[in-house]
Amino acid sequence: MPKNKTKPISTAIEDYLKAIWLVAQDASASTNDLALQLKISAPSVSSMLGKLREQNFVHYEPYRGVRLTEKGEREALRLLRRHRLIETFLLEHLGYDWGEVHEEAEKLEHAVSDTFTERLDTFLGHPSHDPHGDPIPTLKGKLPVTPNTPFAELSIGETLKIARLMSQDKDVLTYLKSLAIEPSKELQLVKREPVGGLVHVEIDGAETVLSKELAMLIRGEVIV
Amino acid sequence: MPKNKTKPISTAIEDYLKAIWLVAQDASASTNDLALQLKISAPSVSSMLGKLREQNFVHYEPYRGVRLTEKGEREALRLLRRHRLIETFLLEHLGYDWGEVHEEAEKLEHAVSDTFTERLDTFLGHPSHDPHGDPIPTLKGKLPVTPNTPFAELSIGETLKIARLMSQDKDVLTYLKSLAIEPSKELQLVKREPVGGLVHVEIDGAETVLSKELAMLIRGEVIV
DNA sequence: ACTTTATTTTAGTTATGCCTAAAAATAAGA
DNA sequence: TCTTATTTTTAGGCATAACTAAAATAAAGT
Repeated sequence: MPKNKTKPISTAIEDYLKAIWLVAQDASASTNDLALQLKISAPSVSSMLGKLREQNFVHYEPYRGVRLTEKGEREALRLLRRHRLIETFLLEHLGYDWGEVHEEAEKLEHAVSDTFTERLDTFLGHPSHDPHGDPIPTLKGKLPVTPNTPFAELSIGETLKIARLMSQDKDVLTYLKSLAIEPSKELQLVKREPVGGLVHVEIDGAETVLSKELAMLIRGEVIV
Repeated sequence: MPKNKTKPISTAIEDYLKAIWLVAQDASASTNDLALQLKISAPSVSSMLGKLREQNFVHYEPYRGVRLTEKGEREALRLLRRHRLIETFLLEHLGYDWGEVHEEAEKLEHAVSDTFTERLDTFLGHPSHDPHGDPIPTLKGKLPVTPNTPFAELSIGETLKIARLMSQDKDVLTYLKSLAIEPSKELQLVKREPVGGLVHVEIDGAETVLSKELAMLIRGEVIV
């Protein structure tokens, strides 16, 4: 009779898996990147990576970086699903604003069961994307494909149908909202300044200016 | 400059405070009672009680039992408020049944912020009691007074307006529900068997029999 | 190639919060 | 009261997951 001990997944492990996914999707992440992302010291990360490998959540050779195994990615996406459904609930039904949502979801995602998650999914009407426009992984761990062209890459005169805003910073999000820049809106590139990369844009008939950095965060689909 | 270290309240501490409150409200609880309630060994409880005393959550002299301080009770009631609001949400909006609710709420109550709790309270319409009929502590830590006479103590012919069912056991709750015994219903004591304490009751015009133990769990107000 | 710098790992601590086994205090029964 | 039984505490461990300091490895610069 083999041991076959399936250890429970701690919230620490969940956070590591999510961090690896965020930092390196399917590529490979460095110890330092993870330490930064998790706000934890590099030695702590290093030692945890050993444990994650032992439990087959990651491929990891010392000094050579980490990447998620299939098992690890499954868990990361399961957590991401919980996170984004919870965010959707907080924003749409409890009156949270951008600034408050993240921290709360970060705690709750570790506490809810699969049952809760699926009931919440039903309650919310099975959304495919959260209010940021980020895709919500399905129960089977598939990510709905999402138009992802950065606004910054358009040519003069082109228009982007906004799908998502790739930031979780409160100030960024509320600033964009104050300009009416939100998922499903259409944004046209009017002019690009020759130095500094500022872009002039038109939305809802009004014109404003965006920095290059901001323009990189706005993603969506180029339309005719 | 004094240290003045206000340590964060761990989920373990929250569970102990809740357990002490449940076991001994304002009276004093024994180490063993708590070990039973928390499903933790007595030595573990003993050592934790020392820590709780150091942080002024409890009054505790070795061998002489524990009771909550004002500070401890405030925390216990804050947790209880979260618990009961969460249960209400799960039962009324996510389609949970009696059996599933407890476990989920037990985890979530440690994860939600005060902000979440108050937004949820608003979402739910500021309920004073949860669907069990248990009173929900207010933000200020007051417990709404609740009619609390056990059905078992009525005299023949008297009727109880049910306010709460003092059990968190799935089977008990669903059994009572199958007999239409729920908060706000009226239950009349028809007859008491001379041996064994079985009671014959009438509810919604139908008659059934309840054990003495069950009759103790049904609480409410005697009406004319 | 070699030296400096940066990254990563090892070694050794710490704090929580649980456990079992054994000792001490209290409570109960003859 | 004195002995037995129960309850509670002390003693000593273990697992998780963080930390700092120092050593090892890898990367970059000249």
